[in-house]
Amino acid sequence: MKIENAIKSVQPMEPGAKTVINIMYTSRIIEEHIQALLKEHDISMQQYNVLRILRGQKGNPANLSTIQERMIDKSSNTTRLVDKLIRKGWVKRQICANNRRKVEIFITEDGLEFLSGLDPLVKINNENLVSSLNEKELKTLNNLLDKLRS
Amino acid sequence: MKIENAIKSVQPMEPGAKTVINIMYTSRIIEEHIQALLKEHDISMQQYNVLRILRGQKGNPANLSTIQERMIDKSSNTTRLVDKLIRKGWVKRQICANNRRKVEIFITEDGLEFLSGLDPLVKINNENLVSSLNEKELKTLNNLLDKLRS
DNA sequence: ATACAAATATTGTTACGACAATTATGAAGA
DNA sequence: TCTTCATAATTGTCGTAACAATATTTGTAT
Repeated sequence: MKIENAIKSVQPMEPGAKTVINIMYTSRIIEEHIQALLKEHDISMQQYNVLRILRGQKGNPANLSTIQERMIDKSSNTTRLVDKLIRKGWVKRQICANNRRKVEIFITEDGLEFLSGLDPLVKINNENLVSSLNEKELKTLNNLLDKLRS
Repeated sequence: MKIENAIKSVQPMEPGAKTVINIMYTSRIIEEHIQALLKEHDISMQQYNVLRILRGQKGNPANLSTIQERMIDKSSNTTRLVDKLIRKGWVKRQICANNRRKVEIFITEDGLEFLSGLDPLVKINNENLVSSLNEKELKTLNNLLDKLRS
């Protein structure tokens, strides 16, 4: 459905406004689906994102600022986000030996297992979300978004 | 910048995951800019969105469910959102005469004036946000997003 | 060495979002 | 008419986001 109809806009929109709204609107739709999936497993998108970042570290620890840098949705409350993951037993935290201002955050075995369980579900979910576009269209879309941000 | 670099992903991503993340990430960037602009004028994106919807009614009132339907970011707290706009004097609320379960919400003169003042700033902001794409690319991007949602 | 500034994380506070429970009204059927 | 169900909005509660203020540690210049 065209974005004008989706949000029931009365007059036609200018290209800039239209694109900006279209991206935000489409993002919401996608997020709703992802959140619904993650919620079944009692984890928020933010927490999931942090776990994925930690797994990407491949055994190396990450400190808070690294996590924030890489998060899709930068949260100023990363400390408390990590607190919640610790309570769930999915990550560990320790003070960095070299620089005691920093903390080192690791994903635990339990955390890795939890992610592995989720992987196929997330994969299918993503594929469903983009299933109306073919490979070439996906590539074009990604290129355009990359270019827009540049 | 390619999305993999933007979020510093280690391994290459599958097309579905990549697109989904790219949309969410780009949306965040856009939202940060818009929020920053709106914040200078002491209004949130949500409140701004409601005001725009009410202006689009061209004098006709909207009830709560209509507003929710049209919002980009559906909020269950539309009542309290409207409360805040009333406190600022930008909207009025009255009980619908025909169906007293419903409320009718109008934008006030002050609200319209406030929006008019913001219009050129928002326009420039939107144009800046998409300035790295030309008209044809914008059209393609919009079409692809529309198709993705279908 | 000391003082001051920068980096890093944590904590406190306030407002907002998600969601469930509740209220009020209207519609429909026995 | 009375009961019951559906619709529309509001309210309550809890967790989270935004933002500022506060440690704590490290780096740097005098």
